[in-house]
Amino acid sequence: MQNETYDFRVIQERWLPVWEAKEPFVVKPEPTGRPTKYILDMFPYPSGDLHMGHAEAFCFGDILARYWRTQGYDVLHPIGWDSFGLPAENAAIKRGVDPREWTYSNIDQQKASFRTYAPSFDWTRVLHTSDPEYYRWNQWLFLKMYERGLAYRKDSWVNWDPVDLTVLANEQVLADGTSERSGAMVVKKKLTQWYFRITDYAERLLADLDQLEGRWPAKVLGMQRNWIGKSEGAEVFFEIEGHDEKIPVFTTRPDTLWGATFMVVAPDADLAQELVAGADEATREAFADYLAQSQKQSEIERQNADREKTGVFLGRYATHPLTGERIPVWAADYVLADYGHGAIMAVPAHDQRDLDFALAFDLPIVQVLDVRGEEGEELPNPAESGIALTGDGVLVNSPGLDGLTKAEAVAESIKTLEERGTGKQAITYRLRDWLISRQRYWGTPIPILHGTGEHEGEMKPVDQSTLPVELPASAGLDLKPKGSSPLGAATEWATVEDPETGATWLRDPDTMDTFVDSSWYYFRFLSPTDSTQAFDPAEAKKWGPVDQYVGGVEHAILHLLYSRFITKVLFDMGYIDFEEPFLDMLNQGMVLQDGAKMSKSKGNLVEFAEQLESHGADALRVTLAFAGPPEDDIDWADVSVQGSAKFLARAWRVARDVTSEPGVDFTTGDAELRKATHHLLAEVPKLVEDYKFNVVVARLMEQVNVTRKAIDGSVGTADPAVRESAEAIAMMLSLFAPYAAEDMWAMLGHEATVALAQWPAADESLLVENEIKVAVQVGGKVRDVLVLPATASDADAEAAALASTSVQRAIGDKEIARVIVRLPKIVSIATKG
RNA sequence: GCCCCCAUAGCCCAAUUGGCAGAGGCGGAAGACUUAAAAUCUUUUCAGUGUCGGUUCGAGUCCGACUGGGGGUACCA
Repeated sequence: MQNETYDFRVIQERWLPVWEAKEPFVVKPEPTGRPTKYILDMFPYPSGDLHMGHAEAFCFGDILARYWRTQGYDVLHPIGWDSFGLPAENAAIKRGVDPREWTYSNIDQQKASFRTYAPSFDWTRVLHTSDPEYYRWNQWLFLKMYERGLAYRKDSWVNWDPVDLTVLANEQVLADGTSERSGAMVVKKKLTQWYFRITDYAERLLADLDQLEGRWPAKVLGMQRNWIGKSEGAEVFFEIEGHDEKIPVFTTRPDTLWGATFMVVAPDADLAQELVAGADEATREAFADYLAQSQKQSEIERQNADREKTGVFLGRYATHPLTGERIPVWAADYVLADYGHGAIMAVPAHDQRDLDFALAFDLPIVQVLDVRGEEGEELPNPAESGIALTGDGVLVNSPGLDGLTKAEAVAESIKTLEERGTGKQAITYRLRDWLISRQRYWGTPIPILHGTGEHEGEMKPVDQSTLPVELPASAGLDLKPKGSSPLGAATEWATVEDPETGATWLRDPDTMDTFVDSSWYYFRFLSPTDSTQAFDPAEAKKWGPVDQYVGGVEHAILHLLYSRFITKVLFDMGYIDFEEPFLDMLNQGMVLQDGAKMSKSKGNLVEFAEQLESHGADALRVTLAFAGPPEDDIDWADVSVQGSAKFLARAWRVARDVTSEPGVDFTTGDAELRKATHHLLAEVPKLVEDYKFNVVVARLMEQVNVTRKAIDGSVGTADPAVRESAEAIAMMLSLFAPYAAEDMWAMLGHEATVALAQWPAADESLLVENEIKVAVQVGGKVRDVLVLPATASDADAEAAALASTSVQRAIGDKEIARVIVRLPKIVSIATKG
């Protein structure tokens, strides 16, 4: 075993079989009495081999998992695959193979890479979301949601890819309005789809973010809050001439109610159709044209805020609830059908969009707020300037509100509306319900049956006891997107006969969004082979929630929001006793090349497999950990894997050179080196818990350097302090470089595995300094550094400072105003004049 | 447009949370070893913290304004 030089290949081959035989990271079901930590990395999607992004995220997750083991915790650190989804299906279409084949062969490749990379996973808990044993519980979850009214079907406008002929999720539509896959301009199409009622949970999803403050990245919390988009204001009811029902609109500015001069309805809202129905033919035609035209509009055109306002008059008038005036009702696509009530009251004087519209169509503009400029000067009339007065001010032209400030008027206005029964206080969220159905093959079948014949139009859930509804084989199915799910064509699969009535029912042909799969997988890891339930609530009580989640910020909104939602639903159902799934979260940065994102087309790919092969797992992991703060992007041009390998070799040689025996009494060792070791033992836990992995590596380098110096200097290889340091280095290094650390541990005469070694407590007596170095400042500049006994009092320090000749020189003939003593750091002398 | 983050040496990054700006690495230079090179080892080099102002005995750190860079989001009423 005693090699003379460090060779990562030899070491990897030596230890991998040992670990695989011992399975040190398998969590046993028996209680141990130790505290628990659930450390989770976002599970990978199996598209090809692992890449550098995986290497980074799993490196950080593994540092934390290994760290908590050294601290005496039982650590659950599982791995699985998010293995349903479009890429498998696209590959299947392109190459004519089964999506299963593509998926599971990629998983095997990733498993093999992980094996060498050696994260400390519990490999007995592996799950794949595309296994029937997993998605069976997706279906269970769906049915539970359905029972509670949280899963429902509705007609609505969805994103439609006119090339691939499929519905797209919002996240599959790029910012420029094109499909991320086909590149085609996405259009809107009205379809019946399944939704999860996440909007019911909007307030809780927002409020509970406060609990995560300081534990999740502020950026993610901000993005979540933004996405939920709570707005407070009022609902105002408008009567429409010749229309029975009052029309509610939402506004955040009830203070400007007296300035409302027209109404606007979203052209694609049902309300617009209803209102125009009774109008004359010319109006109906104009509206139909307008609707068709705005439907054709691509997202990019529609989202361009600078574009000219367009719209058509609906031939109707509403009655202003306060003034009683007739105000015209228009349809315009700057109003969104699915926000608020799909209709607004327009206050052109105080809203830029309304003003633009009013100016375009020559509608009245009434100013109701006296808004002043920064200097208190009068601002130009919006009708002339074209600039709406959106700031704060004093109400005018508003009987009952005149003279009030904006905030006062908001409250007063709501009160008035409520008294008159023409409105009320209201809250609206930007968050929409979650569209979960997909017209695709490679996903979880939706466990619903649709009636035929006399049951036409009826739906019934699949009996829980018959789950899973397994996906039929893909052979014989045309997986190409056609606009309807390929499963509908699997006639034999889709047709179900009711054993009692003999009636024919058809399976819902859609599959679930893969975000459903990933919204609860962390629960399945708790009891992954349980065939009686989705997860064991007792295990959830023991391990949950996830203590540490690690993954990319690209999931800051959707995956995390959906997971938080499902967790709250499971809480409401009584399966778990917590409402937030992930207590702490770390988002790793990206791995870049020369400041740019790596991509095949740019040809600047740093391949994980290549790096692993040429430098080994340890050097790669140390490089990623050392490159900088984990949240920051890493530019591969700035790092040196060779440098990391050099450090590992240096550390390894320290252990090799130790000549004392295991178990030697450390207290007789060199005091200087021992101090360094114990300072390190005391400092590193804080650093790891603060995610300062780069600093920990730097400290380890420093410790290796001082130990090397001690060995080569007067201390020598046999000094117990050298062994103590080498053992500490091996133990701490095991978080970053498990192979090298294990080899060091073995050279130091210990049994495998160092991963289960416990963190030695730092000896407090070695941490106290008996001398302190106190800087003396005069007028903010350091003039002397005093060496004082640690027991020195403030008065001693002040006296010593004033006695210093260089301090006296600095003071000169100036008068001393104040002397501030902050031991053990500094004495600060403030002078006058 | 709105919201958030960042700015320290040629480069990547530290700085006990308001107390002497430097821990570590990369790169550069010199030297040792070598026939030579690589590898290895030793020594060494380098900024006053983006700009302006404020608070303070004292500011990289706190506050304000600005500049530059990055990210998120946007007819959301």
